[in-house]
Amino acid sequence: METPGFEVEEQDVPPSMARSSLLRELPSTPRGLRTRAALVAAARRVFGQRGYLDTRLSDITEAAKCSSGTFYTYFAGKEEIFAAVMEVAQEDMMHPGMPRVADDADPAEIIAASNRAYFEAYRRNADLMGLLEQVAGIDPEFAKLRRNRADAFMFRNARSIANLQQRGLADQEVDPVLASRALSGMVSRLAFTHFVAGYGDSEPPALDDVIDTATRLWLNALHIRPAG
Amino acid sequence: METPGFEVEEQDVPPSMARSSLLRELPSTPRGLRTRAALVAAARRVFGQRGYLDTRLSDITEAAKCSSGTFYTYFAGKEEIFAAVMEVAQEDMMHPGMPRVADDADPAEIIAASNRAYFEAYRRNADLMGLLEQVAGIDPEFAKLRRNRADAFMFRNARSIANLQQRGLADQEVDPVLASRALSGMVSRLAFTHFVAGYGDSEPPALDDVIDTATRLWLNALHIRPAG
Amino acid sequence: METPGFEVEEQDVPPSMARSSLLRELPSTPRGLRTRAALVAAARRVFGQRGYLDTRLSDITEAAKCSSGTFYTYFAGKEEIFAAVMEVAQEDMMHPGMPRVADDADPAEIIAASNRAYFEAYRRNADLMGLLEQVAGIDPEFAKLRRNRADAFMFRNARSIANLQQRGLADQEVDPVLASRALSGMVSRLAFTHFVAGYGDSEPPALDDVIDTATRLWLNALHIRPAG
Amino acid sequence: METPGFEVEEQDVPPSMARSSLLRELPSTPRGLRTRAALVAAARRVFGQRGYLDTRLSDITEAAKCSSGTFYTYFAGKEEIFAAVMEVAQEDMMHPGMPRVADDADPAEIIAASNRAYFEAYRRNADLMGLLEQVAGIDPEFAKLRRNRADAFMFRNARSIANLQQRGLADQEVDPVLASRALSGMVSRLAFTHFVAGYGDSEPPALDDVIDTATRLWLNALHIRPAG
DNA sequence: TATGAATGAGGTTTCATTCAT
DNA sequence: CATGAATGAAACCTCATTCAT
Repeated sequence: METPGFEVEEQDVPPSMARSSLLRELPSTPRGLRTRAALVAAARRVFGQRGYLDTRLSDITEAAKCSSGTFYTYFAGKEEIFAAVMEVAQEDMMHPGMPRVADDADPAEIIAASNRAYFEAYRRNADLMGLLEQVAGIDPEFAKLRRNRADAFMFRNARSIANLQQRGLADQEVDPVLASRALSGMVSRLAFTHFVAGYGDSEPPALDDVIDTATRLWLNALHIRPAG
Repeated sequence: METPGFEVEEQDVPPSMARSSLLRELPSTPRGLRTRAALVAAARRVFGQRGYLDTRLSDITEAAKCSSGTFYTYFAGKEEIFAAVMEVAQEDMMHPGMPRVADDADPAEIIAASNRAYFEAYRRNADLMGLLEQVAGIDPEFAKLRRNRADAFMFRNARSIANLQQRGLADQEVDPVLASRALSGMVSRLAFTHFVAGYGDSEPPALDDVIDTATRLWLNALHIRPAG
Repeated sequence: METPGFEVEEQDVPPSMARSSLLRELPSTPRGLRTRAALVAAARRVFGQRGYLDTRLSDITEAAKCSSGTFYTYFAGKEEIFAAVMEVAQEDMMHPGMPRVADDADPAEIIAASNRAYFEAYRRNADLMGLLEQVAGIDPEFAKLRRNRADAFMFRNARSIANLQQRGLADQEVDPVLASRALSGMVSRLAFTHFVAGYGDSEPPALDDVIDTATRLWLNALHIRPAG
Repeated sequence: METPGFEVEEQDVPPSMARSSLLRELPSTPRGLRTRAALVAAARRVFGQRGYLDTRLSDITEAAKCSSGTFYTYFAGKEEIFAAVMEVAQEDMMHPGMPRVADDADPAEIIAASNRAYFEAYRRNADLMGLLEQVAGIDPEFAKLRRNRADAFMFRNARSIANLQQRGLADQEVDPVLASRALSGMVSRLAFTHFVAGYGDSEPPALDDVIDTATRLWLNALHIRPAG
């Protein structure tokens, strides 16, 4: 007997989502390549220290030890170098290099591993995630980038949920995309709070507890039963 | 037999969380009161249209039909009037006027009503919530405001969860605060996506579906069983 | 045998030199009198604390506990209230209440007493003298006031010198006005340094030493021989 | 037989006293040097015409035919360019290029020459001395500059006086520093009156008479006898 | 007389961007 | 490809002064 369940359409996600109008060809000469790299590295540092708004282009060129004119050889402005900075986090956040779990492994294990991988990737790129959060509130271009990124995570999970539903391993009453939106957002928000926003005056919980709780709630929410 | 469960400490939340250093005494004369109110109303309008950063004080004073000098009679700057603008949303978001549900009502009903009330309040103040999200990324003062607001919602839910745990009506394995952080964040993120960020090119789901999914997942996640 | 010597013309000095265009009639009612007095007192305090330029009229009205509007009932602006403040020092500086020395007393004694009286008066009004120095550099009106004040002192001394010359008790080779300009300026500058400008990192001399040195040099300079 | 007399400690006077925190490195490129020089020249002109307070930076940049932004490439503000303007007068006032008088010349001649040189230097820089007087009343930084300048003159004279005392050529009863303070202040005040403040409605004396009187009184005051 | 809210002109300062070298 | 001096628009904020109450 067939389990109808929901279907999740594949989303066309460009290979690199940051590669928007804001990203141009790399320079051709080695010298140019070096200078550009120095600028991007400097920018990442400075953005991290001063935040997006408070960073002046002169801060970046100073940190990169080059002149202000040189900056414009490679970037049209702050937006563009910020996009370049974000790009380095892109690959990592999109393909967090999950420890290969057997495809037929216990679904609960897969979800646990996936969540853990997400948190690890978030941790590695916490500074940039914080910046993205900041800039997304300011510049629609980067709001789109954030959404694309979130959707990539969300749709992957949605497909996974739909798959479990079809195999009768998850609550079939919920729309997999909606459910994934909710649960992926839950995880993403937890990571943001943990690594970026902080807990204010409250006692910060242990990261493992956060991850375990997230995973447990995720499994419960979808009626996914750990194997055994 | 006693059900130990977790305990959630009461949090001291100031009566109005926006009343920070950024809020001063109201003017004493009726005329002053009127002028100040006109400025706040104008500011809300302008902030909504142009966003926080792109709003110049002159935009506000023009909209309020007063001189630039008058502005400074009531506010020290953009931050301060923004705090005043946010304050009007404060009360509503904190006490969303839930339809009184009997205390001994079905827990599932309570949670459903609470989530619905949250979404409704969010909708009513969507413009300000969007602004707050923007400004919290820029100004730590407002990051704190956002956190306080989120925590108020989160701790209320944590108490509710702990209560259910103690009554044996909810999964006793999860820390109620952590669980509440996760689930409250989930709901808050859904509302933000729905009312502020939007769904990009994806088809926006119906609000009711979002709320129902959120509630269903919430209940599942905590093993709360609808009565009957 | 007649001693020709120099003659010093009497100068027309208005009774109160501060009573320029900047001074108006006093208010007629007791209440007005009180308010005005409070403003002047407050102004003296505030000018002393913040200096002329950094004093805002609102500082004065606040200190006087009256409204900004009231200020303009009594004064046309900062200049005018400053003139009113200076006036209180005027009388004292012009007629320093010298300990009556017999007219036929030892000229050296007279000069010593006069110098001492000058320093004493300067000390009593040091704050205002400092302010006058400041404002005279800014506002020609008060430069004139300062010059009038200095001239009054200078001409009195010039007459005294001329008198001694005529009596053969002082060097007849110098023009009494020029000599008085030089010596009066010397004394005035010493007082300014001692009471207002200070000595920087140098060790401040004892006031008595300053006065004694001034007097000794004055006497020597004019070949005035102490009696006996 | 030894004549003890007073001793005057050498003062450590920095080579250029205006080179305070307000003076930065000169620009390195010729173009920068030219622009900076144009600004300083323009500033001297404008300060002289309008006074310190009434000079707007835009007055200076207009006079220098450069943009407002350029100004800030070289100076942090009005204070800083004023310090640069004052510096040009510094050298001249400190080392007024006295006509070399033989060291063993008649002390009276030396003093006469020294005073004359002082007046000449004052005349050459009268505009800046007037400005300094004005600004010293406003800005403690420049009050210090004025004091340093005065002290340099004063201490040089004090050493000279002490030297004469030791050689038995001057009144040994007075403290040389105090005496120098008095007499140097006398001369400085006379120069200020003559070249900057003016004599009001009084008839201005001839400069030579002022200088001669000053010198005569100086010599008398210290019992220095002209040779011959 | 007293009040204090409203006014608005105007100088300062920043910093992204250009372009001659 | 690199430099860095020059540009100038744009927004903030102060505070003396007025005037309706």
